[in-house]
Amino acid sequence: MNTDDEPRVTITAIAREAGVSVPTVSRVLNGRSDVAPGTRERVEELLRSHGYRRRGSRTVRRAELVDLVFNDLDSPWAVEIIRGVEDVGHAAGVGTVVSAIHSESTSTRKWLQNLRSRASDGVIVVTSHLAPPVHAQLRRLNVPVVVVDPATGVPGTDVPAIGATNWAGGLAATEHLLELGHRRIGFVAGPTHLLCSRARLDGYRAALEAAGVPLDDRLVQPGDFYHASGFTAGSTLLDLDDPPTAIFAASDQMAFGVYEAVRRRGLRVADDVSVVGFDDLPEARWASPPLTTVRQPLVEMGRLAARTVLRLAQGEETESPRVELATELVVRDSSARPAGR
Amino acid sequence: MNTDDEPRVTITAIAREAGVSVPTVSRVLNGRSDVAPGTRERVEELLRSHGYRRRGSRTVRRAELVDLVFNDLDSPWAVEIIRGVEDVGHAAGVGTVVSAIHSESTSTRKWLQNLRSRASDGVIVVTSHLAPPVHAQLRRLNVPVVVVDPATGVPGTDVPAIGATNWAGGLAATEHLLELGHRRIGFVAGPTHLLCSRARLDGYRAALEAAGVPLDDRLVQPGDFYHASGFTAGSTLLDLDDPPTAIFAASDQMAFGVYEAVRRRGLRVADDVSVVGFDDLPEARWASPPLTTVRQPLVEMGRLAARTVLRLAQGEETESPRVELATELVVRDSSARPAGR
DNA sequence: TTGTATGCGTTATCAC
DNA sequence: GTGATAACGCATACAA
Repeated sequence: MNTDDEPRVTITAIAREAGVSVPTVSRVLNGRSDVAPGTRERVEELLRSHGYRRRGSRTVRRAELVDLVFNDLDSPWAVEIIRGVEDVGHAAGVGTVVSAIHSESTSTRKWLQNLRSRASDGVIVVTSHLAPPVHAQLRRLNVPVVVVDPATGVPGTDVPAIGATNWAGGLAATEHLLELGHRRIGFVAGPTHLLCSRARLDGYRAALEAAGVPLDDRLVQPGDFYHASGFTAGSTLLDLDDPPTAIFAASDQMAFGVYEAVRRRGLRVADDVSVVGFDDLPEARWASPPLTTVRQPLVEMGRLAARTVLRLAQGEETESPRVELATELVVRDSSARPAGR
Repeated sequence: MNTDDEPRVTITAIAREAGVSVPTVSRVLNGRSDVAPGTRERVEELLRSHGYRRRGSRTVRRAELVDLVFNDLDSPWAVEIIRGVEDVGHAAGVGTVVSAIHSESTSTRKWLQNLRSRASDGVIVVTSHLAPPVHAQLRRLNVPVVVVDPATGVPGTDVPAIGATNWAGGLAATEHLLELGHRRIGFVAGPTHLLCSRARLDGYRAALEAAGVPLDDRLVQPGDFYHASGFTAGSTLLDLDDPPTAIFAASDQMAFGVYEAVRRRGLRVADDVSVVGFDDLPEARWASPPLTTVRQPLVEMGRLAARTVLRLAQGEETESPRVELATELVVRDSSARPAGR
């Protein structure tokens, strides 16, 4: 008489167990209004514990909203990603909700609450490291998550991640400077806890080693991707007894900070010190001089992330594709042969 | 027996006339699910034609989403506004939906459709000139609209608008250059169809007139706010027989284009040609040299716009405040006394 | 009371 | 038929 191990978990069964009607369970599944918070929770819990899966390719409610979450909206970086996501979302008739959680738990809680009340169809997290409980929450709500530019190795489980070939980019930039004839090449690093920072640094090191150039720890200065740190690090490098003839900054913004450090010393970018950045933000092309940099396909990364969440929202089970889109060295006017050669 | 002119329009009456139950009308009013599209339209039409007003200060559904609409997301400009709106929205537990409609009617239609299906609580339009029928639609849907940086004089009716004191900013920048001793001052204009462009140009002219400096049409060059046009206009100005000793660009991005034009001629910004911009984007502080510019409180404009829509969404009838927030001249290193004085 | 909002079941319907 | 969704009304809760 025990029928606990029936193979099919149907909403009829859930409804009976929860003591509600079938349509009510259906409403919970589709995140619609007209369900009491308590009932909704009870049903969600049962759905989860019974491991309910949708039958066939039934009409999954058309996606209406995807969330795009940044830590901060303080960089031109962010707009590029937004453009990519908005572009795909717009075409699919889906709204893009942009948020900044500032790495605060209260802020995150507020966002999560809002996300829930408006029934978001998917979340794209940029660089941020959402706390595991937040991931768990989203899982419970059946909201798919995609990470752009993963901050850490494994966000927890099988979350799809979209990044760029940071190591290859660091390598290419450094090789470019080596080919120009530079031997003392400074490096301005990004935050060390970020995966992309470490990959860029390793690419820099790998290029130097391959060229047989000895590593000098003083040539590697810390930074945080923002302008000010580039200025500070650049100043430190230029004030060394044996200053570098070229500086590779792990972000365009830091490269512009280096520009300012160079200028303040009465030196000229390219003529006296070569500078290479990373990102290829729009202003790189319009800086004076135009910045040689490693192009990161930010818009394309946003597009791919959007396509991926929307696909997941449709119920298509993507097998967590950890994609890395190619970076590309863009040579402009800020890099030249070292002076006096 | 004729009771047509009963003073109170109640949803019971609407329900009877539409041939549906009272709860159904209530659902339409609150933008909830479980109403057939046809029914919803019929009821909306009746509500509108009978001029239905909510009784008392009944629980207006808490706002969940506001829309922020740009023409294009291709400028650092946009992030600043987004930051302001997101900040206020986030604090109020409201999501910010960012869209770019690219001035296309099909794109706008798609956005409007999505906006409707997810029941947006308010719209903030940036610079864009939404077509009158779109405004009419939003009115029908009872969605409040606020305009930031109004593109044109009157968006149609009594829509609240939040701008900046563009004329005063243009005046201040020009006066600053005059005080430094410049007499030939070039101007790189923005798109002439935009209100803010014309105000900045008029401010420039007013300052010159007040100082008794004759206007020279050749010193005013057209632009479109983007880098490239600044470069072109700057080049034209510097190639004049009697080139200006200072150039005031109506946007920071164009000012950077001017930087490049100056550099390409082997000249130096500030030492040879003073340059002043408009906006005070984050990169203005970090340009080489740091740019003297007119600060526009973009984040604050976004914040105010968000507060205003949310207030309107709550039913508080703001009497269309056409606010202009103050601009402020920020003197940095790109402006100096003319050479040889 | 009267007006309005919410939660949930009933009935019809649709896809397989 | 069976699983699931869509549209609407009933009963109720609650505010003025």
